[in-house]
Amino acid sequence: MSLRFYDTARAEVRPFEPLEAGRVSLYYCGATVQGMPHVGHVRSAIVFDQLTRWLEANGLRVTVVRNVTDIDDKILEKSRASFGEAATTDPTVVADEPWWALAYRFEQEFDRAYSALGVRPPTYEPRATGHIPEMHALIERLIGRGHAYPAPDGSGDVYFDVRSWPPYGSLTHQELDDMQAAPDADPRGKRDPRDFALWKGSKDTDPETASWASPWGAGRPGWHLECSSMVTKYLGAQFDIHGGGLDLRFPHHENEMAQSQAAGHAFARFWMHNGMVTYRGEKMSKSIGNTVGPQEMIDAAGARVVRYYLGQAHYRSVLDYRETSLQEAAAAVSRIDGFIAKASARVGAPARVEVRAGDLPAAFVAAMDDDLNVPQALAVLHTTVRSANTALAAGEDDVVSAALAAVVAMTGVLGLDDAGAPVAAADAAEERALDALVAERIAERAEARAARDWARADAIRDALTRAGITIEDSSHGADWSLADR
RNA sequence: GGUGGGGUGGCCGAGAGGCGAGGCAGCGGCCUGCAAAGCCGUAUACGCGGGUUCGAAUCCCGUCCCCACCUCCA
Repeated sequence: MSLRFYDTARAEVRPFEPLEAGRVSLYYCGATVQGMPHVGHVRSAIVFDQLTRWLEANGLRVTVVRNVTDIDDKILEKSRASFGEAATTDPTVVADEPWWALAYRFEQEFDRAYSALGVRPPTYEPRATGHIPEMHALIERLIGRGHAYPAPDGSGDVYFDVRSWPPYGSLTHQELDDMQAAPDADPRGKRDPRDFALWKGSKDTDPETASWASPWGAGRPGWHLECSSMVTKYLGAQFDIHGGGLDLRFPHHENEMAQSQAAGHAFARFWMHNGMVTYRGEKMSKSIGNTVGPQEMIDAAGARVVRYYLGQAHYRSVLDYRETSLQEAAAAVSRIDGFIAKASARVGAPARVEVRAGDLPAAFVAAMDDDLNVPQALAVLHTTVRSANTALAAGEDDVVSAALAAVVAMTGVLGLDDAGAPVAAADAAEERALDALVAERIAERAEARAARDWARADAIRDALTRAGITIEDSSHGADWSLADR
């Protein structure tokens, strides 16, 4: 095994060796469930799903932990706004919704999007609110070591003391003094404006359900602390990979690393960050309002195409969405699927087995090993399809069988297998009924063609086309398939 | 101002000193009754200006532009 990954902390691609032979611990940041998911969120999950699949293909047992941040300022704000306000036309707003109901509702929306696009569930998905005692323990530890302090202004806040931790900034290679002076929104009682909240004292406006007792007074957790606490709880003081979106590098991951290491934990050995999804060159984000939702894309192109599209670029590069993006992805997918369908019809569908790197084309393996070079791996996939199509035409069934197995295995690594079937999945009974009806028409058309009655043959084909059925003639007769959506 | 990453043919997108990845679109051909699908062929591509080298998209110097982060963000 010669896996190599880019490590943000070291700013280089370097060999990956798991801490414990045969096992990998991976933590990546999930969503703050304060609104509907957009495709940027989903891309991140797809990237780490591909990483997980590739590690597994290498025979490693991967423990994946992805957090749900179910308490934060915006969740509370949105909940508060849902009470007593005039009815809104925003369909994603529910009237009089407590913060915990709102968070859970959006959590389910994220899950729906993930599973529709073939992101396998993590090993565990902890919620921030379920780990308050662990957070308290971590805060106490940090205070004890002189890296955190309760605000002297009686607010109940507890801050991390960045000046007390010299390596602060090392993840993103920044010097504290070179950073742009951040005009902090609420600098109450901070020693340094960059000190960040570990614990936020309750305010009058906070609902009682969002308040937990603590040694420093009632309050709720700061944003970064949950991840430190949950990583350590489930994966240990040191673990293999910490992932997330590029925009989380700072301040989120920097702060997470600082507070964990200041507490004496070695923490992540690799930091991996996925690139942003942009829309016409601009970062997709709620605040700009240029977001596209996963469901919107799925409705337009189908889950399989969306999975291909979001997963086709190198994970660290920017993925720019344009009007034609999905059409291009659809064309590529139908090329792959067209081969899978024809080859399966010829040599039989391959059994769905666990994918192992050893069974894949060497060039594909080399590409994936090299910092998950998916575009290069896709080139291998397409090349395999092309030569297999030639073999298909030449009737070289053994070549076709081997290529089909390889293609299906490669699509499995990329996660296409769990995002919609390559052939329109119909209920078996419906499929049989339809096949019987279409076969009859195909037979009639064959008769017409034999009699060189092209008008009648074409009329039959046109009628089927209108019904959404595509006819393809080949040396062994006509095949039919349901046309793409 | 600091940090990280970019500028590749009509579009998307790899590569990182020497056979022009791959996909989409286009063009020509093969196959086909016609289609569809498929196959084959097809490109003065590497932001700009210098330099190193037998040879540079890849290395060096200079220069222009873009994006992300430094505030909540996958």
